[in-house]
Amino acid sequence: MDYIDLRLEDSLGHILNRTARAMCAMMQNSFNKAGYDVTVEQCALLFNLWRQDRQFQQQLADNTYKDKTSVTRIVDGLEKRHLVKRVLDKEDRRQKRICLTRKGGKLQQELKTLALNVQEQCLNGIEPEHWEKCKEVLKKIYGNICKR
Amino acid sequence: MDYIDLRLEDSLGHILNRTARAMCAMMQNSFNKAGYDVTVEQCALLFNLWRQDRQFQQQLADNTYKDKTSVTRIVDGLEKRHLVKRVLDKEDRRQKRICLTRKGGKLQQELKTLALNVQEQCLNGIEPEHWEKCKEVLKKIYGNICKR
DNA sequence: GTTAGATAGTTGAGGGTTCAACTATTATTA
DNA sequence: TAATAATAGTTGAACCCTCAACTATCTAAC
Repeated sequence: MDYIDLRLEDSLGHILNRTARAMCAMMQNSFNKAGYDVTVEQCALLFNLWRQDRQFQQQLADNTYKDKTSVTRIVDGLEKRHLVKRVLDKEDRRQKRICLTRKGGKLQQELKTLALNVQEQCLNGIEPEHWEKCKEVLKKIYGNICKR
Repeated sequence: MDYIDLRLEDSLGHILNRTARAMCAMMQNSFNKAGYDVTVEQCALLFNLWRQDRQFQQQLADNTYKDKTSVTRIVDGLEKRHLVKRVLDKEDRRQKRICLTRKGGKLQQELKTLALNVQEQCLNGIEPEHWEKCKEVLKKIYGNICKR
């Protein structure tokens, strides 16, 4: 049997990784240049909290498609920067609510603007319907992976 | 100004990340289940070495779109597993060649088969031309990010 | 030739990810 | 009610990523 010559350049895994990493770096760069001391993943959690404050960690994990361990550590980072506070739930003392601080709330407008801006730069010159199609394919791939 | 309601689910960054991570996990799982003690990133380097053995680290970094620091550490892992050996270049003693060991060479067929298999499962039910279009969009995005 | 600048690779720090093991706490059920 | 099982969150280990600082070596230019 001939070895399959999977060209790295064209392989699904490599393209996904490379693009995801590049975009993440660009976003981080945009935050840094604007003087915000927030990582991209911390920002992803913030986005969820801006939509709905005081979520439980597990809820946040589900909403961001992250492992609860990752959420623990990202919340550690957010707390260190005083953007968020953990509050023990009275009803069920296993759970902790993640609550935005004043400082965490104030970032909303700026970071959303920066994030949208980066996304637009990334999609520059791409027909909206092409991006829609691409998105469909990516969601289908995700579905293929997770439903088995 | 209204806050833009960037839906996380539909945002470029989130979709890319989520899909990339899911595929990576599936690949890792496939390796583990088949009994191979190799990480996905180590495998990416091996793919390059199978194509051309004895590359310099910097060359490997360029070919895999990785930082040289990452390559240093991935090679550490490969060396620990005796899949690869660092060899100092006689001509230019700053450079090190990464050389496949017998053991590293032997993985080629199996890992390529497993990797291709995972890719096929991911793309299951997707028209080849749709995946081609998607790939084009992703490459365009990458171009948008890196050429500025 | 000697000094100044580039280049290859390493190291440490700060994040992020996953897994497995652990603590608390709550729910179930025998 | 007492024992068992499930759930929320944390921790440690092993990996990957990036940045900045460092060593060693090579190149160029004065």
